[in-house]
Amino acid sequence: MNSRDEIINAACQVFAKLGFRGCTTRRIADAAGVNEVTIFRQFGSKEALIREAMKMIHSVGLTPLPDVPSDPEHELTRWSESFIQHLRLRSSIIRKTMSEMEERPEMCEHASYVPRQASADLCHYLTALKRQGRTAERFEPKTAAAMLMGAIFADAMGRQMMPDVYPQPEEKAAQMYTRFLLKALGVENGTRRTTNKQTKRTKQLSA
Amino acid sequence: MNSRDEIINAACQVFAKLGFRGCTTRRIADAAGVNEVTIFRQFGSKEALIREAMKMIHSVGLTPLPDVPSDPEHELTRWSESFIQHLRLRSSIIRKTMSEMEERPEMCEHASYVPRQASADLCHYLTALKRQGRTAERFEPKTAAAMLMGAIFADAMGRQMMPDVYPQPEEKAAQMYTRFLLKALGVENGTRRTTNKQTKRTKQLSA
DNA sequence: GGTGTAAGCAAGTGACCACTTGCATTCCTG
DNA sequence: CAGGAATGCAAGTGGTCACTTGCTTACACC
Repeated sequence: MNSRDEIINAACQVFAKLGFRGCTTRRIADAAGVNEVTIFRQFGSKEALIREAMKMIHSVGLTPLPDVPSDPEHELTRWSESFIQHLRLRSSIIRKTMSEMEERPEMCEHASYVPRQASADLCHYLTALKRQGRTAERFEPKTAAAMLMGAIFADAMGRQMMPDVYPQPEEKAAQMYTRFLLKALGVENGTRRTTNKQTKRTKQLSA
Repeated sequence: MNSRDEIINAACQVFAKLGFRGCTTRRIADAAGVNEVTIFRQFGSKEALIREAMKMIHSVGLTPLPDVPSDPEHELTRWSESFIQHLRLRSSIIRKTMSEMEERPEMCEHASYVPRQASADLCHYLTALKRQGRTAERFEPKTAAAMLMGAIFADAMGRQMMPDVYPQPEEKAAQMYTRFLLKALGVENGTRRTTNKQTKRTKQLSA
């Protein structure tokens, strides 16, 4: 690992703890085990370093959702779990980035890429589910997606601060939110059954 | 309005824009139209001033939820709307406060009071709804509350950054989230049904 | 063995930070 | 009108900030 990567790595850690204003070049240099001048020789300025560090840390792929839903509960639960884990691992950085939204909007550009993509994927999946006729209730995919993602986001951001507000245990939370969503859509448990009856049945249940 | 209040007011504004580290005593003094020394004479230190400002801005009452649910859709929608409005009006400050969680946990103490209370109120209401036998689905109140509050929180914090992810129009969002919740609980639209059983039970509850 | 490149070290620059001091001004009250 | 409290103003203090400069060291490659 060369000094450049060490510095970027350290910058991410210090930024996550202290935010832009708190992450001084001295602190980054100390964390990286590097002389402060090296930072300026490598990146030119603190701004440029942080920009690079943010680009790095937010460039991740999500667990994909199948194009054609087959087992919604299983597929959505897995997706929710990977999404909540992504957010939890980065919760400090995300909080810092969001708080600097007004001052440094270009940083948010990077940070918002993953949730934007996640929302689009989820909407697409829910729309497909609807088209398959496997949802008993009428619903707007965007609202449904905002509910699930909102619950996951709030959990990832806030559980540390107020653990008593969120469902226990932490590890089951994503699954519980997912089940709740499916209940609202009127989707049955289990894998896909391709009968007409099913639609009828779930409608009766909710009536 | 005396200078003390002017300073606290200005501190809130500057903090909302720049966070703790960015809200310098010089900037606060300028915003308040006051000499910088006055701040130190009145509050002793920047820390003390910000503490006081945060105490002030987070001390608010929520729209109450009735002890005995009568018209869930109406009551919950009104509550959600007041909650989302509360968060939206303070979104900048909340983002800054959350980002300073690790460094200044005592600040979060104040900030978490309202959402804690909101969660408790909502859980209480949903439990009452369940006891009235007006929910067709089985559900855990805490999970349901976390879903609704999470959606509202994420909307209030994130819509500015990624408006395309949240349902439109903005003013109807709280209502849409609420309806979605009620669908998941299997609660009927409209006002309370007055079969014998239910009337008795609720009367007992409220007594 | 000479050369170029990346890194360290020490020192310094001007700007800003929280906070202090001393003194002048204003205004209210007894 | 006298006295005290609240405020303004100018200046200063020690600290930290991002960033620069000049010089030295270490290692890699021809």
